[in-house]
Amino acid sequence: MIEISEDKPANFIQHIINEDLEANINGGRVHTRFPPEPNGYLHIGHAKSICLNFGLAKTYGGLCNLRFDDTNPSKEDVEYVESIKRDVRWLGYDWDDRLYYASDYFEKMYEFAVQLIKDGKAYVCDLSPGEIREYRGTLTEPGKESPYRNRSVEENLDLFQRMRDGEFEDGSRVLRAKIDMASPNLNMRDPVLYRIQRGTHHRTGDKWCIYPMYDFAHPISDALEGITHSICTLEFEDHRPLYNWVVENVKIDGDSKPKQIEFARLNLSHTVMSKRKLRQLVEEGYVDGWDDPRMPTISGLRRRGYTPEAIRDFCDRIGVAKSNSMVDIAFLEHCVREDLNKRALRVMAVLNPLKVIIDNYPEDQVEELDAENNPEQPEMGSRKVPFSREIYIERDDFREDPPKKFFRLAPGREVRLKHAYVIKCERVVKDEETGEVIELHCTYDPETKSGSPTASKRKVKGTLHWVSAPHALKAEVRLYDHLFTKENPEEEGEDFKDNLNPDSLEVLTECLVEPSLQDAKPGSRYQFLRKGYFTVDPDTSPEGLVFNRIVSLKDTWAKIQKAQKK
RNA sequence: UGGGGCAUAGCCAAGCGGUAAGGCACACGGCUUUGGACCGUGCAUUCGUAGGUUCGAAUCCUACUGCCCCAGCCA
Repeated sequence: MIEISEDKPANFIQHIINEDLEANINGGRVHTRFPPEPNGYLHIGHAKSICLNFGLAKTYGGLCNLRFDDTNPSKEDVEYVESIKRDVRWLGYDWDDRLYYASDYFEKMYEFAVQLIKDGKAYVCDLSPGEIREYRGTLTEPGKESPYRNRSVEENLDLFQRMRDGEFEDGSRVLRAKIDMASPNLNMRDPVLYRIQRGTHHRTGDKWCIYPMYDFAHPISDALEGITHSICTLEFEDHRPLYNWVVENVKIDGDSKPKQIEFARLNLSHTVMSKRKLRQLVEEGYVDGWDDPRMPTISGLRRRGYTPEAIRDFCDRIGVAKSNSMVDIAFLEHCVREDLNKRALRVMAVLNPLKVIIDNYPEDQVEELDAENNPEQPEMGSRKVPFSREIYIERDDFREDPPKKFFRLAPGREVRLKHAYVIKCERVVKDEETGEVIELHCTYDPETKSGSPTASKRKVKGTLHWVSAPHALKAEVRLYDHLFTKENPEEEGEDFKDNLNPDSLEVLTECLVEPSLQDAKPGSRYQFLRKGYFTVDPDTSPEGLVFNRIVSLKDTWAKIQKAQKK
């Protein structure tokens, strides 16, 4: 019995494991597995399963295997197995030497099938796919037995061997379990165990032309690996009797009796999670690839700048239960903010620059000002930031006609420049034709220098970030927003693509960042003061820095503005 | 209409017969050289509905309602 911790109550799976341990089932072992099919990229929903399976193994001192469920060569590819391994590792999990493939067990599975035939529990069926469907019956009516159901063991053995030998065409015959055509559970109406399907498998090549179905391969793989708790999602609940039937009827060496437990998969608001839909977004060009920073894929989140720690924390905090639910994406965002707040270096970057000339600041003077790297973590030290007569501030931080509660710069108003001085806006220069504000002329008060004893002689309500004009570095900044405008884009009766957010990506090419970012490395993360958390995109080159916005900072002013509009 | 599940706040989610944890969101206040962070306060007289059992019910019983999944030779 394990109590995880005082402040984190056990979930229902842990309760089950606790009971099993108490009853000494499987000799007190806990052994789980993460069993992806290599037919797509992993997404945040898989992360929930990965954290659950590897996490359970860790808290109970057990093991978790990585196993590729590769029983359908027509859909699977090595590209996916490589990406999956990379993603699991990146999330922080290690399968040691326990990397398995269902295809490793094909020979054994074949033997188990032969044994089932010998026991009179499986038969070769010649019905066409359409006929099998007809014979299966419906939700409310029982099925009919196949005319091939009572073939002799010898005939079945011969036919199954010849299926393997490639004597029959794809789809012409299958091996079926002999269970109960009248079962109210459709999965038990003589389910297909093997089908003939020619196609080159990414691992076994052309060795096989028959492949086991999930329902046959999965329990066998679990039993072979000594899995104790086989955790899957809710839609497999109806398959559990069949899972148990296979475990009971296939005589596998070893004492492991795996138990299937189902939990609710993760749904996240403002995005889609099905492989089919994600693939569609990629293939039809709605996004830039599987690792587009707007995608809920692990590779997308990684490129977006999410940390594995934040994702693990998220998975840990959403809980595990059996009710279908939709987690607000704001919660995921909260988790990264919380993580990055502790560790991200603070720097200044101006996304939409507006020039400010400080008229009373000496023409050629440059000061190297002290700037803390992270007020939360003083041990992260400080850096120097150049200050000069011409600087840039955020265009949004100036309003010629400031609304109520606007604490920033406006004609005649004073604000503090972070790490520097208090300045006052004296004059606004506008383009004569368009009326657009081109530059601001300000004065500064030398006594208000940050850190000096007289720094706070003036009380100002606003503090702005800025960059020194002659020192700033140009950068491209990509602002990402939710991929979909609707909380649930897959709502019934509509095309999910109609709910795509047209503003999910905004590219700013005229941004200016402080010079300390000169050698920023791809993958490193920063807080752009007052703006949000950003990461250096791999598109960064000697020609220019490229940043992705991971998530914005919480913005009280935006909230006030929204309220004022109403 | 068969079978399998699930219903606790706007969103997650504890609770397992002794009188509704926690987080997110939201609101208000404090602090602040980030309108960030942080700190404090508020936020379910009630657990899908209706009955019943009990001194006592979100927890047990009965009936009902709503939602999800299942008729691939996909996983």
